Parts: sequence; C-alpha cells; structure tokens
Amino acid sequence: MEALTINEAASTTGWSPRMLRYVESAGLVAPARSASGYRLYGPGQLQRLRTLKELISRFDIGLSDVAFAARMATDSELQAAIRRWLESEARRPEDVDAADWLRFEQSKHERLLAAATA
Amino acid sequence: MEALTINEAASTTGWSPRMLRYVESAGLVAPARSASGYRLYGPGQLQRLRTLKELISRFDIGLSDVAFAARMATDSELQAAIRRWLESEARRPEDVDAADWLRFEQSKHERLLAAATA
DNA sequence: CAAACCTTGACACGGTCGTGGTAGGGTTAG
DNA sequence: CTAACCCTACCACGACCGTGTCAAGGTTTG
Repeated sequence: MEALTINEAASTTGWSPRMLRYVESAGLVAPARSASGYRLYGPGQLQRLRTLKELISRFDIGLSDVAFAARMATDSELQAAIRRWLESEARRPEDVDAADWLRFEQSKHERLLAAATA
Repeated sequence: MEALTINEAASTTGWSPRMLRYVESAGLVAPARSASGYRLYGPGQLQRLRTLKELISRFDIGLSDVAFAARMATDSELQAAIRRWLESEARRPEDVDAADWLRFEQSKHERLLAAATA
C-alpha cells in the first residue's frame, strides 16, 4: 500500500507520466515493478522526485546535468580527471572572466525570456 | 613571444579556430587579448586545450558537461544541493539499476555507431 | 598598399534534450 | 465484461549543442 502507480505518482509530484518514464530512462529515479510490469513508486522516490524538480528549477539546470553529476559521483576516474583539469584552470585566475561561463550557462534562459517578452 | 594567435593555437591543439571561440564562449579557456582585440593563447592555455580535448573524447562527454562541472565547482550551493540529492538516492541501492543511466549516457554513442554501420 | 591575418555576427545543419501525443496491446477493478 | 489503467514503441516539435562557412570590416607585415 506504500506504492503508487505512475499516474498517482505524477499527481503527487508534479511531473507528467511521460516525464516520469523519461526520468527513469535517465537513471535518476527507477521505481520497482509489479509482477506484470507496472511501475511502483515508493515514498522515498516520490520525495526524490519532488526535490529533483525543485533542484532543477532552482538552479535552472537540466535532467542531463543531474545525470552527469550522478555519473561523476560514481565514476571516480572521470571525477578525478575533471577535477584535475579544473584545478589547472583555477591556478591562472587572471585569464578567467568569472562572469563568462555564467553568461553562457544562463544564455538559454535569457533567450527564452527575450523571446517571451517580444 | 609566448602567445599564439588563434590559427596557430588551432594548429598545435587540434581544435578548429571556430571551436576555440566556442570553447571561450563556454568559459572554459579564455585567452588574453592584444590591444587590438586579437586572442593570445599562452602555453598553459594550449596545454589545457589539449587536455580538454583528451578529457572529452576519453569519457565521451560534451563541452557543456565540463562547463557544468565548472559551475558546480564554483557554486557551492549548487554543489551541496546536488550532493544531497544524490546521497538520498544512494541510500536505496535496491531500487537502482546501476547499468541504467550508463545505457542512457552511452545511447547517443551507440546510435551514432549504428547509424555509421548502416 | 596588398596579402594574410584577426574580429564579430549570421545562416545552416544534423543530433540531442525535454515534452506531448498516439497507437496497439496487456492488466486490474467494479 | 468493460472501463480505466498500465506498458512499450513510435512521431513530432522547438530549443540547444557542436561545427562549418561566409560576409563585412579592422590589423599586421612584407
């Protein structure tokens, strides 16, 4: 009785059923399955779906970003390689315009805003 | 005499001039500028461009993934939020098919392979 | 000064992301 | 049994990523 089917889970989390399947395909929240293959979402998964939504909208990031963070967290070789590269970058702060990648990261949002305003 | 212009930098790093500008727009390697606005790549930047190329092809990731990692490394609030979310995930290993997101992450590569073979 | 370089801005194009829909077919519940 | 639900597999669509190319104009160099 602690498991909701996909439409019920969608109602209580704010995701669409379609997106719940997509989130699963990204490996971020993988519900158990009933004997006949129905997805069964437990309470913890419902909570993680809600916080995932929060996370993504608060920082304006994508599901694929979270998926990449998950990959980094489990692939220590990747993690180490990226950290080494970033550290070699950080040692030359005079080269870096700190606002640059920020503009890059936000540009899609800005473009959306501009399009919506126009 | 330690600074190369964009075409010279392209030759020694394997990136195209177009991509060097794109990499800069992503905030990953930002060269100094001459008085008249020419990009001037120093030795350290050439090295980072080479390792960046290596990193990206070795792990089959995108520039935007590295840009996201850079954002995480400098935005500690984002980093903490993502770590919290991932940790809440990790406490329920019975739910997670470890190979799932791996398939997701590799699927584009597989699709490319399939398309190339066909 | 002319050739060879650099700059930004734009168009284009295949591929991926995020999202909705629809179709064909099993499952569950009244 | 039938209505309501679930499944997977597709099509579609706009936005974004990675990449090349071209145009119009400034800079450097022989």
